[in-house]
Parts: sequence; structure tokens; C-alpha cells
Amino acid sequence: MSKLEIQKAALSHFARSGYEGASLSQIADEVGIKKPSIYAHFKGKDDLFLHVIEDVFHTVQRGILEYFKAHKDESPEKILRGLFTWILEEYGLNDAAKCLLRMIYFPPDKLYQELADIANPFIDGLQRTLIKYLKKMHQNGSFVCANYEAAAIAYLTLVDGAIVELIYSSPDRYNKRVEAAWLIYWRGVTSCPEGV
Amino acid sequence: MSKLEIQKAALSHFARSGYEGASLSQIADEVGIKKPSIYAHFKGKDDLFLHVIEDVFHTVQRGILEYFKAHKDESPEKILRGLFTWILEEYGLNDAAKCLLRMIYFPPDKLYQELADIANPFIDGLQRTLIKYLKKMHQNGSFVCANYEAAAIAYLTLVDGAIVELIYSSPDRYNKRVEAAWLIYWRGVTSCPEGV
DNA sequence: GTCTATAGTTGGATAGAC
DNA sequence: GTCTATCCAACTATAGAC
Repeated sequence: MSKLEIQKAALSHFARSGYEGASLSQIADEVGIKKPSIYAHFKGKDDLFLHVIEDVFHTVQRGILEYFKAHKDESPEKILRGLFTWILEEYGLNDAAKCLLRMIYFPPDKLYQELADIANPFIDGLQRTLIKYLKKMHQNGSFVCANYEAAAIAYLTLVDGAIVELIYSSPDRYNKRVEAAWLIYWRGVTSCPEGV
Repeated sequence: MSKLEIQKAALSHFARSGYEGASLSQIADEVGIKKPSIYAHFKGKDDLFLHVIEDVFHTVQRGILEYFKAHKDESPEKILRGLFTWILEEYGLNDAAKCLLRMIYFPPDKLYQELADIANPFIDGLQRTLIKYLKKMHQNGSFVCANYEAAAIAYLTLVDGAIVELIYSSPDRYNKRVEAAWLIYWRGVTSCPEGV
């Protein structure tokens, strides 16, 4: 029962302080138990951390796939633009997203390999799914552009750049970025002067 | 003399392991001195850290401004595109850039305010300088676009998204992102169908 | 300015009672 | 499954000799 509570508290500490900065005492305090009680549920700090991380990656991945499924009948323009809104609502002030990004960009040296084994399939999977989706829409005729693969890569660049602003500053500035960048992106993708 | 060596070693440790993960013993080891000798140059870990960070921010800021000055006679297209190449060459595998980004996105809770006082002027300064530059070029006639302010914000989104890939994966995939995203960005910025 | 020695704290982890 | 008590290692930091 309290296993989930420990994971939840641990998540918020790992998100805020990183792997090295988080301490089992503080996590136990937040749950309302003593430090040694954690060892009844997890083998140690590494074990707790990896359980939390694996859960976060799978949850986020599932969320994104569900978003695409729920909106699969809409136009690519609406789906791609809407994902930015969805990210803000779902993961704007969320520990899970912050922890996930922190561990992708700045993994603890000690668990580098274990983390890469979780993170790489996640990243590659998202990229391949997006390219496959845009390819289908492109052949479909519902996504007219010069190069769907470049469009996918550029889109992911946009997503990362926007999220970075969400982490660093605020939802407000995130929205400003998204509005400005999206208009230019979509114009650049769909307008094909002399068929470049 | 060894004050600079300590700062240099500290930088690489803060970049790789973060504030909490870096230890004074390891830093001292790398310099080839004993831990207490650090206290002859710095008041403590915080003091060393803040000195390193301040130095990094100023160095990077100076570098970027010098890049713009050195290329001020070229077209905006060349300057903006060239910055991506410059970032890769100058800061691709660099501890300074990695440390800077890490501390912007995931500052240690303990020194949050002190870091914000250094990071915020840096970020805001860059953004304001870019907008001012594009405004001048716009009024100049050498940068034809619908909205120079949106172009600036979207450009920064691109830069962040590209850097994220540079941190996470490799120069190779960074270049792929830049090539794909730049083409779409520039097309979207310069093509103004029915004067949007 | 660098060292040895050491204080004082906190970290992760284990043993064993209940 | 949670607790108290405890161990040991690592950390930051200081005192004082050279």
C-alpha cells in the first residue's frame, strides 16, 4: 500500500533534486515513515530510483500514444498543434515530466547504462511513431509537404525547444513560444515554393 | 595560480555530476592537491560553485556577442544559420555549455536564488539582443518577414531544441535536426503568402 | 599555500525486536 | 511491515603545523 506512496514521494524528490540530491530520509519523512521502512519495499536507493523512472517513462509514453489515438480522425495540423496544448495541460507543472527530462539530459553517472536502456527505446519509439504517422498522412494526401521526414524531425526540435521554456520559465512564455514557432513551422512545412 | 586549475576541474565535475553530485575530494584529486587546500582559495563549496558558474555565464555570453560582431556584415540568413555551426564547434562537447544548461534547467534548490540572479539576465539579455538585431535588419530591408519578433522567439525555440539533441545524443543527430529544422524555419519566416 | 589530523554531519544500509 | 539502534562510508569544513 505505502509502496506507491514511497514511489510518489521519491518522484517529486528526484525531479527537484536529482538522483544524488535526493535523500531517503527526506523521502521517508514525506511519506510519514522512518528511513529503514523503505527497505521493506525496495532493495535500496538504486532500486527505488529505477522503479520510479521506469514507471514514469511508461506512463508518459502511454499518455502520448493515447493522445494520438484519441485524435486520430483529426487533421495532422490539429493533432500536431494540439499536442503542445496537451503537453501543457498534462505535464505542465508535473513532477513526472520534469524527472523524465532531467534523467534524459543529465543522467547520474552511476546509473547511466540502466537509464539509457530505458530512455533510448522511449525516444526512438516516439520518433519512429511520429515519422510513420506523417508518412501515412503524406501518402494519404492529408499532409501535403515537401519532406515528411524532415517535417517530423523539425517538429520534434520544436517540441523540445518549447518544453525547455516550460521547464525554465513558465506556461505563459511556453505559450508564446508555441504560438510563434508553430505558425512559422506550419507555413514552412506546407508552403512548397517551386517544389523544393 | 592553482585557483584557476581548481575552477577548471570543478567545472567539469559540476557539469557531469551537478552541484550535489560533485565532491571536493574528487576535484582536489584531479588538480593534484589535497581537499583542504581548496579552502585557501575559496570559502567553501558554494563559493567555488558560484565563482565557476559566474565565469561560465560571462564567457558564453561574451562568445555569442563576439560571434554576432564578427559576422555583422553578413546577411541575417547566414548569421542565424551560422550560429548553429558555431554552437557545435565552440560548445559541442564542452563542459561550460553543459554546466550552464544544467544549472539553468535544474538548479540546486539550495542556491536557486543566487543562480537565478546570474541566469535570468543572461537569458533575457540574449533574447533582447536578438530581437533588437532582427528589428534593425527588418527596418533595414535586409530581413523581409511578416513578424520579426515572432521570428526571434521561434528561432530561440529552434536553438534550444537543437541544443537539447546535442546534449542528449550526438553532434551527428544535432546536425540532422538543424538541417531539417532550419530549412522549414527559414521558408516559414520568409514566405509571406497573402501578407499574413 | 599546502599539508595532516580531525571534528561534525549526513548519507545509505543492516540487524533484530515487535 | 514498521520500528529503534547502530554501522560504516562519504561529505563539508576547521585547526594548526610547516
